[in-house]
Amino acid sequence: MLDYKESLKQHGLKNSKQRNLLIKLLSNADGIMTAEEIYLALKKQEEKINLSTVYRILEAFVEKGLVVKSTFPSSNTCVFTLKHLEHSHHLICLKCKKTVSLPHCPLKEFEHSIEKETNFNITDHNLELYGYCNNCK
Amino acid sequence: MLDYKESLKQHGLKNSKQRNLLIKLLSNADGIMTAEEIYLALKKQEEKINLSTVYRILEAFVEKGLVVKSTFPSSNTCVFTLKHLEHSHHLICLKCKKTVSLPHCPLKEFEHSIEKETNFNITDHNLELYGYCNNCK
DNA sequence: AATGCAAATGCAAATCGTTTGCATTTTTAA
DNA sequence: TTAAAAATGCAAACGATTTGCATTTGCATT
Repeated sequence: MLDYKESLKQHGLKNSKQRNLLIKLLSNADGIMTAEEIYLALKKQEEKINLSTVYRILEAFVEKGLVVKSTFPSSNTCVFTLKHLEHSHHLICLKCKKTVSLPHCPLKEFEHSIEKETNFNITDHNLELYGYCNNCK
Repeated sequence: MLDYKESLKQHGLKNSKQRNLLIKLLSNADGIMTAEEIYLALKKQEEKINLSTVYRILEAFVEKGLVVKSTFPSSNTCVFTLKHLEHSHHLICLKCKKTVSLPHCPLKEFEHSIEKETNFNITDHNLELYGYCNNCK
């Protein structure tokens, strides 16, 4: 339902076949994917794309705030998700990788009190919840 | 003040010179360190140690729950901290890497309600807060 | 204290994920 | 339509981490 071209333009990103494919894939996938998974998924669709292009596109998307990059625990592979309009976090199944977005961020008020206590200026946080989904548990 | 040998034994880990050095370093460092930082710090102390040994020791410590492994955002290097007795999280300065432990985990009650809503079985979570400390901001 | 076995270590090479340089192609704006 | 700028493909480089194997160490037993 989204116009991917529009979405790219809005984020100050040049339009290209590969970028459209990638953003479309991510929004259909509705979950987290590694660069390689993205690459393979697009290959499977008989699309011409290169792994380094995937990385470069993801990097651009992250920089423009279109995509969030994080890391699966006990792994050194990065995973990527489309960023929701509102700041949110994910609950991720350790077995099948199914993900659910949390309805709200539980840290908002918490951060304020921590800032006061510690005298830090908090700019960011990383939160992912892990477990097993209904089917896998 | 801790007996590192005892601590290793308690965790079912064989005692060795390198393991003692590493656990001692981590507990004095009182913060997060990369494998390489640990390696270099021990080298500096004129200790004989190898980078792959550092990795192997850290892996063993993580497996036994003595150490927590996580990832600095926008980097693909793992960082390690001694695990506190109580479950806790860190506030990390993006500039100087100074860390502060949060007094309690803000997710405890939250997880229960999420489990009910989503039908997931939550087993773990990853939370780190980032910002700038008093000196660096 | 000496012995033997399993586990830990050092070293070098392999591996994995990610990034980069450069030639070619595509996009965009004039 | 064309020129300039940016994006892509490809191969090679890179950095972090892991692995295979020979050697050393820790530890239980004599």
